[in-house]
Amino acid sequence: MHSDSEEEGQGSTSNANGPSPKKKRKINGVVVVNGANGRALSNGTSNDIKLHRTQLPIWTGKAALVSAVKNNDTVVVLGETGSGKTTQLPQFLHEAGLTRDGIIAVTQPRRVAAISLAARVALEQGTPLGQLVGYNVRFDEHTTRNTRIKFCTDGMLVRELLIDSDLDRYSVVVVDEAHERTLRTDMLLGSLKRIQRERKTGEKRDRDGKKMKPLKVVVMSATLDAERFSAFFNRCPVLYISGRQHPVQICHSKTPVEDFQDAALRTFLQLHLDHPPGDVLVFLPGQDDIESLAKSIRAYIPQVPPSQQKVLVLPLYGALPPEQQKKIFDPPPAGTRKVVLATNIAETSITIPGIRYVIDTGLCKERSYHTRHGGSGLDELLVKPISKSSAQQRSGRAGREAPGTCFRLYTEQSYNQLTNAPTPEIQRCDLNSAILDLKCLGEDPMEFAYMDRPLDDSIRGSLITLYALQALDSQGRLTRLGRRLASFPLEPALSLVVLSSQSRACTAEILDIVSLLTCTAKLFIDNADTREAAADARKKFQHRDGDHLTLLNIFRSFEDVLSSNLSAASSQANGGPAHTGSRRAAREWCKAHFLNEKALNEATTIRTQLRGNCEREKIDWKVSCGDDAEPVLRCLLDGLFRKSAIKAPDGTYRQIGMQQVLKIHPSSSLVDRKPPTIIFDELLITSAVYARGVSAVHSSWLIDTPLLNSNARGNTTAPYTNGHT
DNA sequence: GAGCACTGC
Repeated sequence: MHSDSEEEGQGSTSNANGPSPKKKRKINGVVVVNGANGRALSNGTSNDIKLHRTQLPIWTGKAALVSAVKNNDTVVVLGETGSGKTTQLPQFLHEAGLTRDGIIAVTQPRRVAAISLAARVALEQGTPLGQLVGYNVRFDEHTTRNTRIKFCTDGMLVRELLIDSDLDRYSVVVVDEAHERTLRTDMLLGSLKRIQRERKTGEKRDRDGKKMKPLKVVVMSATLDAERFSAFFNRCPVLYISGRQHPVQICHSKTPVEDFQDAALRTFLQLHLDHPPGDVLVFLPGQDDIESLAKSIRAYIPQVPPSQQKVLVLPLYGALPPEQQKKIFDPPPAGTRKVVLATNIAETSITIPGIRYVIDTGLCKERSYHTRHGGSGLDELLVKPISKSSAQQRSGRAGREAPGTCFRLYTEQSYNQLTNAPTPEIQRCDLNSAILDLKCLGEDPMEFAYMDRPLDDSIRGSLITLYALQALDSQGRLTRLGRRLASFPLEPALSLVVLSSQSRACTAEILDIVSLLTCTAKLFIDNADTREAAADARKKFQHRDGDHLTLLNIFRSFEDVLSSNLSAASSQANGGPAHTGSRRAAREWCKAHFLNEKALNEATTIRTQLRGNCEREKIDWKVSCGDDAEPVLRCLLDGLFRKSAIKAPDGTYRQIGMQQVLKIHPSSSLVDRKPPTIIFDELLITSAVYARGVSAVHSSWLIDTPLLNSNARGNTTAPYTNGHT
């Protein structure tokens, strides 16, 4: 997959969106660098590389950038797409001597970006990857003692904070793509502010009792919110770097659009018939919309003149199997126009070559989190208007290779009414992990320096949940258990499931299940055509106690296929490496059962990591309960008791501790059986309130959970809810 | 009776 590094620019569109370049020049009046469209990235000799570097728009601003960083604690760099900010700034700072007493960390929201940027910068420095320039992402680290420029995911630096709360080893932290405002970015920004203060005032000393070197922070953003970052960091200077983006002509619709599907179809057909060659990217909110628009385009194409019937329609969304995702990178056959129908995935994560036209519905699906009194909340997936910065991001996708056009299926007036930036993730998600991390950092979650503060109810809900999990005591202080929970790369409830598997002697089973539960790739490959066949093929894995044990069956079967074919393959006389036969067999097996091999491989990697965590916590991960389901279900309940429900006479369920009415999601194996008592992984509001990832538990087990067996635990009015530690 | 996108010692 193509990874993005400098992608998040708003682009120098020719429309009137955003501040004009002239206005930008005035931002705190620091530095302006003008870029021109130039050569493509070179990968060749060191001379080529040098030439490439010096032709980047950022190059002429080198001295100004370096002196701004030297003379200020914090600098905000507003850099457009293609300015070279992410690759060049760390090198400038290194070459200017800022790595003499510490490492430069450059954080990214995505791992692929961190890895590919490190590779690029290592190449430019002429050093092997992992030496002077390295990276650190989950499951993969390439650094040595000599590493001076380290690319990492923002999540990884947060984990490092938990070990070294002053980031002692670092002289500079560059927070890249800060405008994306991931949960981890916001955790970092608040923590960096604290560290800067502590290091500067000398209220914290290093190991030798000496005053620590100040920490430089560079916040890099691509959009309109630079001023807000500046305000957050005591009105620090903002530097602007122009990009290397082709102009994009913006066309707004003249009247409000009633049916975006219909409008997208009409716009595409008109564009296709009237406009010169060039591929088209259509942004739609979700998979359903994509599939239905694909259908209508294919249905309409036979009605256009025969000479213009060559159209290749390609869907693109996260749940799409990888081999189908890859199709978008192939150039279309000669004379064929490619039209990619994509979700938000094409806004940041994947760059599609050849795009000259963008059609933007102005909509996206956004996950939001509703905290319920008592703590455990619900997720909601809603179609919402995008923000101005998303709109600019989307239109910029048309101008990456040549001048382009963007058709917005909303009026200019609607555009003007959009919010500047999307709601930061910290205001849209469950905060249990984040609040536990803050507690480990010694922060008071009610007083933390949030750039955008979550709702107090959301913070309190997490405090209540952490208290029920016994991660906090009745005074809201971090317990020893709490610190252990935070040491796992899991949400606290699942960490507790793992810890409790020790006393219930089923750690092997629990690690299998938790690994599959938390892997990011989708396990089940489904689409409308294969749905029935898929359900049929997977029936044999179904466990009567529900989805968690079904996952265990799948993981075990997958491993049986791998190991049984391993011996067959290694006995072959002339075969390749012994594992290729079993890999091939596993691939076939996955295909036959409509399972995603990538998810199972990812789960295997996660399980290896969790086994390491267990070893550090002195938990024997080999202990197994065999085929006995009871200990496994009881462990799950130990952590998920806040997500349990009891069946009402009408067949719906009531969540325990809250009055929430819910149904079992149709994808669950228990949707028809409807056991009296269930636990579940998540609550999602779509067309109804659905519990997903459901297992049956025995009603009598509930008595042993903190929810019911104590007045204090799980009580929504626990004493710490005023937020003081 | 149904699935936006990322990510972690």
